[in-house]
Amino acid sequence: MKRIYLQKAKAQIARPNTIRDINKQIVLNYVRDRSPISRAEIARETELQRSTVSAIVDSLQISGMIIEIGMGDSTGGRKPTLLKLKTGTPVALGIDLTPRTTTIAVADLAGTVLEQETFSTSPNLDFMTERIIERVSSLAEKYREFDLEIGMSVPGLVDQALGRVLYVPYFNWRDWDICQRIETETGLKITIENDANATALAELWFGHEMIRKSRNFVMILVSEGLGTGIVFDGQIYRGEKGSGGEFGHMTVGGEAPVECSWGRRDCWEAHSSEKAAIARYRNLLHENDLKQNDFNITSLVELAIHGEEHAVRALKETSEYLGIGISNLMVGLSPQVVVVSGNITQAWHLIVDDLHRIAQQTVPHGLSQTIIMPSSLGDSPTLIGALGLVLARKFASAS
Amino acid sequence: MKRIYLQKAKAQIARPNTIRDINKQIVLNYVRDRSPISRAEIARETELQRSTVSAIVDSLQISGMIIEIGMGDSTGGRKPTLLKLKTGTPVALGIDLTPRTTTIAVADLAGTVLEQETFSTSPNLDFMTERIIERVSSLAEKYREFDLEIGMSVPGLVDQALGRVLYVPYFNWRDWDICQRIETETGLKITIENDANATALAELWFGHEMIRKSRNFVMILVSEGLGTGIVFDGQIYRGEKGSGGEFGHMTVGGEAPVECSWGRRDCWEAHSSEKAAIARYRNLLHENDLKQNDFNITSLVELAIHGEEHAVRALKETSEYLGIGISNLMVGLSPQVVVVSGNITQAWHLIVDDLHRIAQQTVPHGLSQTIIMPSSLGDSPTLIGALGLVLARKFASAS
DNA sequence: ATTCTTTGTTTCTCTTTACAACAAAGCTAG
DNA sequence: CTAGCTTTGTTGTAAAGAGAAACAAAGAAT
Repeated sequence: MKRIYLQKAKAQIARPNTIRDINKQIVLNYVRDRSPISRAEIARETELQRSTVSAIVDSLQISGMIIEIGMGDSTGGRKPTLLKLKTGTPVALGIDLTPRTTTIAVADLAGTVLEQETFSTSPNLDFMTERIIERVSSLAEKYREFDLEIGMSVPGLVDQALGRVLYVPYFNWRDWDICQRIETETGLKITIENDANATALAELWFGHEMIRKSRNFVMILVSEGLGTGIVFDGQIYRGEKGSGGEFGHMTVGGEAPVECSWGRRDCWEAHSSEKAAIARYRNLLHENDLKQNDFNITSLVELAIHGEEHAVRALKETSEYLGIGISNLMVGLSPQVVVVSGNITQAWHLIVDDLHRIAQQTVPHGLSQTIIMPSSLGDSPTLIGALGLVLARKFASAS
Repeated sequence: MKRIYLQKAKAQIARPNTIRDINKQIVLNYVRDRSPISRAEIARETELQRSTVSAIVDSLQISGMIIEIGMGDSTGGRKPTLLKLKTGTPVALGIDLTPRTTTIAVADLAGTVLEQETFSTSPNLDFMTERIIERVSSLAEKYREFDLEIGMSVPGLVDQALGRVLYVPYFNWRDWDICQRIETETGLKITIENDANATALAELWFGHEMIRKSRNFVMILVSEGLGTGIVFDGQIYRGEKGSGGEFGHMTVGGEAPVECSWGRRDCWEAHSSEKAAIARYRNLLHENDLKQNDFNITSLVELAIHGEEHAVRALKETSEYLGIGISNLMVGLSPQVVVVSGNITQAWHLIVDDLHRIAQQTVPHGLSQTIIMPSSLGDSPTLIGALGLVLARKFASAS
């Protein structure tokens, strides 16, 4: 029951080939999700005719998206020909910019990284721009024959439609036209996205089965700040001007140990970010810590895992506030899953009970059975998110 | 870039007639939104062929959804034949249950009410069930020749898919199978929805132009409790089990003057509902009020409009908390519009400044330019919502 | 060895849009 | 007032693509 917007009707009307586009996309996604799979099985499950599936499979093979990988076992008749995604061919170039490091990687259709390089992120915007362009151009040249597309994840506010970075709080960068620069330099198509949204997208397409199968979930990315990515009906929610999903700055009351990136002390981010956890740890040590600068969240989590009392307490206190925000999102959106991402999830066993306890307190008598789980994407979810921007578009539009 | 869910692929695949269904729906919505309009103009705007538009218009005329209303002015050639929705024919029956009154109405395709009856709502569930069924059956019988569909709005938790009322806090009704009862009794198709969601739907289809044209907005229904309805991408967001959009119960801290319907004092509803406003007014009077029971929100708003000091203060204080919740939703979802509905909006001029001030404080430097506006649906938005449930489905699927 | 199953392909029909030609109706201008 | 141009709406044909059925290929079962 979705409203039709007349302004964009031209893009929405169905032409004779629309029908093929839709079915092509469905077949491609079957191959992606259920491979190895035969034409006949796709036909059975989709209720398309075998002849139709065959025609679509032919065209997907020609465009190099899927391949045959031999015969399957007979179930009383002719053996099925099994299909899978064509892997090993570079199709996506991902740029993952985080406050500490920047990673550039090339991946195939399955999201497998074929080549990757990392360098530390510099606060100098011009230097970073040059460096990124230089490395991307080099890789683009190397893989010239495969027409790559680029995806980029940035920890800040992004206008996805215009392809502009509006604001990166950590470095105080504003109005960065990196997309246009890369596009004119390499001629490759580029998609940019906020880090929390990119991570959410990565979970949607490449994450745990429970997440991939949920139409509605919330991603909570705990890092320097606290970002939220909302997936609604299998789609990233962006709101106006791409600033949708900044629940990190909702008011939860109280007095946080640090200011948030917008300078407030009563919002969720101020209470629950890595910065807040570290500040709590410092306060517990009564300021007799020396190594002020090189103490980071990884060290804190490390200490907590090894049982250091103060570190455990700092993390647990932080997770209580994390729980309050999560419970707000649970009552407000009642998603199927809440996914928590970031370094703090390495100490998941220390914080999971607190999260559930707070959620139970505020959400009534098991009405909603939202699952809270840590990210399943390993240690570089934002990189997978950057690559996912390209891959998701390929699977969602089937060229 | 929307994910495809294979579980439901059967429903999603494009058949030869899918193409016609899609275009039919677009043409119908043009007639609804831009009437009077000619076939040629629809063809120009949609980029469909004139012949295609003609064929679709013919079928829509045959199914009785649109009619020709004569000739328009020539612009240098043959005069266009103008089309509009066929009005005056009953197509939707709406049931609007509120804590005080229950209204049953019959409306045409344009949402114009053709007949309406109201009776006071009783806390006796069996009595209400009988009464509603009796009245609906009577109307269904009267309009037997037009096959009506039914929409129902209920102030509580609803499982839309199963067609069950899970919980109505005001009367403490649980597991009410009203839909099934009506369906077996009348044989008519029925759609049920939570009141805030129904109101949001009504605004989306029949509200102010600014709301109709916004893909993302939030409806805040201030009544006994405080409900939120969220429209994402032109679609009502329901979350799991229909309990999506209960942001009324998010934690905002502090100590509210009353308990919310879930028994908490630190959530948004406890601070900002009509109940909270009335409690504030009572507190300001230092308990020297006599008419304990028949004092309701209408009286309070009335007093405030006429300048009664305490009433104004109670409303303004309530609206400050309303503002905090609104600002949370603004930073979290950055919707195009926030629509406030309920009796309190009759004193809009008294509260609008406070709402904007709070929103300005928490949302940074004009990044998001969300508009806050009162409902534009007159004094029975939930009734229009109930009717809208039927009409929206007709326009969204074009039978 | 014969029959039944399953897979994948081929052929024909049906739906629906696109395109082009045409008729209808009206304006304009010499 | 008639010829030419515009705009609207209709009609007829071609092309795209799914559905259905028949068929060939390949294997299992009896």
